[in-house]
Amino acid sequence: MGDVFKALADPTRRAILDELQERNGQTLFEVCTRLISRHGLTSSRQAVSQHLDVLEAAGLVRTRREGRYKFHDLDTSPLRAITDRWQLPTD
Amino acid sequence: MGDVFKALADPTRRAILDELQERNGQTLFEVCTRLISRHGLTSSRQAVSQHLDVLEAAGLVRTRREGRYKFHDLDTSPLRAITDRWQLPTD
DNA sequence: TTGTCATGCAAGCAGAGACTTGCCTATGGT
DNA sequence: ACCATAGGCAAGTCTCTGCTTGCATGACAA
Repeated sequence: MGDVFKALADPTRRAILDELQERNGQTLFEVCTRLISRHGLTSSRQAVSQHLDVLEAAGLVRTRREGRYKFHDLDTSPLRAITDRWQLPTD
Repeated sequence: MGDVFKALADPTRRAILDELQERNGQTLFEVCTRLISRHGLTSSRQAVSQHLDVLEAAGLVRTRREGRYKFHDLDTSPLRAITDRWQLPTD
């Protein structure tokens, strides 16, 4: 549960979540190229790979393997714990 | 905006938010003693003071001064940005 | 005014984390 | 079989950050 907060603490990881929300099921290379072209970030493949590992450990990203490709899917359900913890006014 | 995520990344700061939610408007010393007695945390006064500074910079805590006392109030409104960013299903 | 209580400031230290570098595995095409 | 592609692993570097330490400020009581 603390993993979710740590995962969200890094701006590059938040950009990855943004990117996966725009287009779900991307591979590592797709995330890399779109981070550069659409978000102006210059992150190496290894850096993005490590970020994706952190996001997966936090439950924010699910992965599925097909041949030599690994697709990444967004899962926002862990974010629910944040709002539930400090009871946002549910207007 | 990124400050909110960084502020939430630390478990002691999250415990402080829990504590302020239980009892709003505490002083620095009150937060210290209740962190120890009710959350099992051993944090020095200076450490808690720095945590409160981070939380205030993130907009999660508002302060008001009266004489030599400084009271701390919880403000959960910045959390709204987190849920809005990745569109939680608003069931 | 003197002493105490509540808080603030700033330098230093140690651990965590983000990133790089280099090499390795495995899949698919030709 | 060969090579290029997609991804994984691990050690090393460097910065950030949480914490401590020591001293300073400001308010109230006697």
